[in-house]
Amino acid sequence: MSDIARIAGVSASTVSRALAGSTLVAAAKRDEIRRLARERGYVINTTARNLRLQRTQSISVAIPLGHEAGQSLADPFLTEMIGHVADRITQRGYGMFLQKIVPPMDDWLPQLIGSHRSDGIIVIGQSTEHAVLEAAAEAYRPLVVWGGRLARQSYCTVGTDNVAGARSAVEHLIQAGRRRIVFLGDPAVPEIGLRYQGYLLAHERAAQQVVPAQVVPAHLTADTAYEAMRAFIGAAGGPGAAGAFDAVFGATDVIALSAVRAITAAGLSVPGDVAVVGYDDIVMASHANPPLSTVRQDVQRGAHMLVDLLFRRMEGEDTPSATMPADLVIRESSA
Amino acid sequence: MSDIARIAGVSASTVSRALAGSTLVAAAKRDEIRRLARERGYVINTTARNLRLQRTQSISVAIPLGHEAGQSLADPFLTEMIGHVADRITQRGYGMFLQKIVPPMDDWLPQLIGSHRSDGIIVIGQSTEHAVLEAAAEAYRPLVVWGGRLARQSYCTVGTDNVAGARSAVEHLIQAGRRRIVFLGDPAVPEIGLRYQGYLLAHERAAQQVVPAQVVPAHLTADTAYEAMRAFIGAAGGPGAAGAFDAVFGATDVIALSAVRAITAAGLSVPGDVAVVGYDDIVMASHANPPLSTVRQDVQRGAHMLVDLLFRRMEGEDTPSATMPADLVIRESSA
DNA sequence: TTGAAAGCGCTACCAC
DNA sequence: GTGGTAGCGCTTTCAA
Repeated sequence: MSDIARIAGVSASTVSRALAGSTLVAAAKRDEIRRLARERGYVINTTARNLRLQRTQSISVAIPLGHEAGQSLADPFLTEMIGHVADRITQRGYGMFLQKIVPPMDDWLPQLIGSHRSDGIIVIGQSTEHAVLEAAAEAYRPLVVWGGRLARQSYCTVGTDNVAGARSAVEHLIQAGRRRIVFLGDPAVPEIGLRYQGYLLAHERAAQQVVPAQVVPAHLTADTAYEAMRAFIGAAGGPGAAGAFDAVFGATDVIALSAVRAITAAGLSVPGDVAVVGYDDIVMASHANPPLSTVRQDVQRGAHMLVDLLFRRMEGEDTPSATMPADLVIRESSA
Repeated sequence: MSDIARIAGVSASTVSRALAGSTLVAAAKRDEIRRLARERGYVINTTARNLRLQRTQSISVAIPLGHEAGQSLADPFLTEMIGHVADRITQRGYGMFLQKIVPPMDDWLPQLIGSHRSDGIIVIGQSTEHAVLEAAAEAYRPLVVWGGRLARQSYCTVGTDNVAGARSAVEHLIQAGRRRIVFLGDPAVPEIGLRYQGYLLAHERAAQQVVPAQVVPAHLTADTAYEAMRAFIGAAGGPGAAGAFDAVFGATDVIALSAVRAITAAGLSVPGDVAVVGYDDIVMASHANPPLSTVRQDVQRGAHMLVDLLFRRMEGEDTPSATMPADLVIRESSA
């Protein structure tokens, strides 16, 4: 900048003002300075500017993968979410700083906040980090989290109604005549835990008709879920066996689609022998074979809400959490 | 930091050294300062540090979407790529700054470089920006691009062998007895142009057997590709009509899957009436109905190469472009 | 082994 | 309208 100032024969202050489009500087001089800057390929140094202004024009997007060491950001649900969040942030004229968090790492959120890398933080998925979020939210306001809404939670979340969504999925299976419905997933993750509650509610309500609830723990990656399902089928025996089951509610679509693969690989048919329903409605769900019944989360709308709420918080507003409806989409895998 | 210094009764210099783990500071004092910093939740301000050190420990990932105003970062191929790139960058201890570029915007790359936001830049897809990349690459070394390898190109690319990949796909269709193979895509985008070359080569070689090459321009989004295919089917007429076709080579999987939808919506069958092959092998391709034949790009390997090459360039090395094989994967959509 | 001081590149205050 | 100057928070000489 001092170079430009020297060449233009003015002070750095004037260059700074001209480049910022200040009306304080004479119009002719302003245009001259701008022309010169463009010509010489001069660009304002963001780091210096950020330091001076104490803001960065960028948002951190953090993705904790604590529950699942092997899970990658390449997971279909996450990538859809990241894409839409990025779209919205860009649209607002901000940059996006993407951060994968791989616990055990107790300190990541205070670190991220304290580093002042960004003007606000979006966390996608609570993973195992509820306590960390809770601790940080008291002091740091511009924070919004995608995930389940837990009791007595002081941070702002955006998410679908996991309990109601899961419940409608399981009630649909029961109405379709299924009697032994397996829950495939890990209820320790908050969102999954809420979906498990919905699953249990549906079972309670239809206690006369169905066999008791049964959880098959499965992590969030395709491979581990496949393996969990495969092992369970081996233990349960085929149709007619004592442990036989006729439906699976997968805690996510990735899990459900893996279950479908494991079930068909075992020589059973979907939905003939086993009906399967997932959760998320990732793009792949409708393209799957058979098309997967699922509980739809409107990811794009969720992403927009995350960003919009964050901007309101950045302006000092204290926004409440938002819960979106979760709509059952019935396709062939449970028809 | 000056706070910590005051409390510890030392100078800021010493705190800085202690936090950096310098051996210059007495071990006992160092541990004391570190304890104090942790206790008070002190974190080094990244912006100030970056300004002082003239580096940012982060990589910009820019995604130009010039060819397609409506294309979103939520595109399946892009999100897979972003996810894997993010994984690798994180693994290297760097941050990732994600930037969606929506031309017309001639200045984005010089801007990004000049802003000094990051220590290196990965551009995913050349889009319409070949000239921009070419211009910047001469002066700015830490730049790597995912995309097609063009003649006399001075920037470093990573990508698959688009010509050979496309050619093998089309030859497969010809061997399967298809005679009127439509190319669905926009050859103006470099990678797609190379795939079109492969398509043409296959046609030349089998000139006796097939009808001349035919391009149906289609952009890269699912909706526009669907619409283009729908319109084309309307104009071409059904099987037996003069304009009838019996195969489609989609320039990407998203395009090919949209074509499948349009074809089946028109009452034709895949692969019975029309065989379809795509390019990319996105996760969805194998889950589609019918499973989509495609040319596989190893996205994870590509992402790792992008990042690894970039780091070598950041250290001053002048790396050559890398071309990976593109392997035909035959599934039911063309079987 | 420690501290004082300079300076990374910018913006905004204050004076003219 | 314009320029001088201070200072954002850090690291790293240089001197002690």
